[in-house]
Amino acid sequence: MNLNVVTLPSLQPSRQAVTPTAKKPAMSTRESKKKQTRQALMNAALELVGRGDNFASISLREVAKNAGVVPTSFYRHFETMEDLGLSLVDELGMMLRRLMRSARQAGQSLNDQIKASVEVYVQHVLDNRNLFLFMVQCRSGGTPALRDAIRNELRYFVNELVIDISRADFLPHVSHEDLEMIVSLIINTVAETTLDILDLPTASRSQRARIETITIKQVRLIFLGALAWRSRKP
Amino acid sequence: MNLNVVTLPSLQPSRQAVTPTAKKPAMSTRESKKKQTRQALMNAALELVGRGDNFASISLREVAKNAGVVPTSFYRHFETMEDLGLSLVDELGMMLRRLMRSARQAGQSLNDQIKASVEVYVQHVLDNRNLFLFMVQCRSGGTPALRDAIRNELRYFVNELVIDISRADFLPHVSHEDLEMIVSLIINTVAETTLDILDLPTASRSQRARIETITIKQVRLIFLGALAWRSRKP
DNA sequence: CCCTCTTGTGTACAATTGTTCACTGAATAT
DNA sequence: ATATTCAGTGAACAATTGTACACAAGAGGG
Repeated sequence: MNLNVVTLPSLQPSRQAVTPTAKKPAMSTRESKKKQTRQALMNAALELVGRGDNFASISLREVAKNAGVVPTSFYRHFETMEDLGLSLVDELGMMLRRLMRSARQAGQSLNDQIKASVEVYVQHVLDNRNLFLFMVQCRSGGTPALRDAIRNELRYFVNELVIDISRADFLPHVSHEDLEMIVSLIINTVAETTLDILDLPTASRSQRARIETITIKQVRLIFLGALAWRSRKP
Repeated sequence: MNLNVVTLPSLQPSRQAVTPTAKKPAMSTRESKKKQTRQALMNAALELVGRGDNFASISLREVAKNAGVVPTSFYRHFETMEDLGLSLVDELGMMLRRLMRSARQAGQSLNDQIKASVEVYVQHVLDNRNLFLFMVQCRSGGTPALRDAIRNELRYFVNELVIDISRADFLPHVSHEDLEMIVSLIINTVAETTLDILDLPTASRSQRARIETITIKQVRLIFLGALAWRSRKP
């Protein structure tokens, strides 16, 4: 009754131990199988979130069923649902790092870079719908541990961007402290659009463009303010 | 077994119909009693939210028990938990209007007004902890109807502020459309702090001041950007 | 080859869930 | 004074929940 797509155990369930010593190096290896069902559980949870359920109200049993696994098996991988959530935050973190890498490659001028980065962000949100849904849900509605974990991931994002802007020397006149304040503002602004993007009627081009346009304007306006910041009152 | 504070039914439970025709104008009046338990249910839900539970995972029975009422009685007031949530959004809306009124009375210069408004907001969040917790939870983790209702309340906020700024002629050079973009940015920035305020270790003066300072800086920076906006490219 | 270790299964149980139904008693209307 | 309305009660229900336990079977090490 394995419903997960990645299932490998015995494609031919009848033959039990054909090729006994044949191939064991590449596949199976107990721990890789474990990783698979573990991932299946995480994916199942994400899918339920994508289906409209709040992560906080998802039951262990539902997750197990959706992963094609018996409820008690859940405990072999996670102590509790919150534990699974923390693993999802790890996955989220990796995704955010990929996003950061994509965003860095874009544009030369500041304006181009802003435009490209916002578009990359929106695209990433659409490509990882469930994970971002999980993020916005748990950021404000998760257990303290979950909220904290997500806050840390976003903090990493801020730190990286601070470094980038410092290196690029875009705002040489602002103190490090104020730069952090400004970057937080930018990140919050972009993050805030996440909800709007997720509520979009599945890929309405014009609506998506509208959100992008507004967000790009907002970030540009922030940079405008940053350029004027303290230039007259150092 | 009435646990709610506002209970009035028969303070002396023994006498049943003393003063039969005595006083009936001022108190009791069936429908006012109904409003009371209705409010008790809403307060119970808020208290559970304040206790750390996510609104999405709060059970009808728990709410009823916490309101000192039998579960079936819940249905006399709300069809479902989402229905109760929508009523909570109404309460939230009224509170936000009060907040708006408080914020309007503050300061003359733009800088003073920003400072005062942010401080008023933070104070309101601390004074209505549970209601704001409910708001941030449901804004991103509620059912579609709930999310929409809350989005509307925030939209009202944006519209009002747009009118205020238009009247005050602070930014005469920006189009109405761009003004909306800017005001959304401001509101989002302030709303974003809500989470940080709520996570504060219950009234840590210094931490609170830190958040206020940063937020004030951010809003001022936005206004700086707004003043420069399009002044060179109309 | 056998022994052990570990992932997944199946059964079981007490607790809690949303919802139904018939009821009670007091506030209201007549 | 009598009849009606209706907020709140209490028992009952089927379903779902988290968790415990003994067991099965295959992989991995000796």
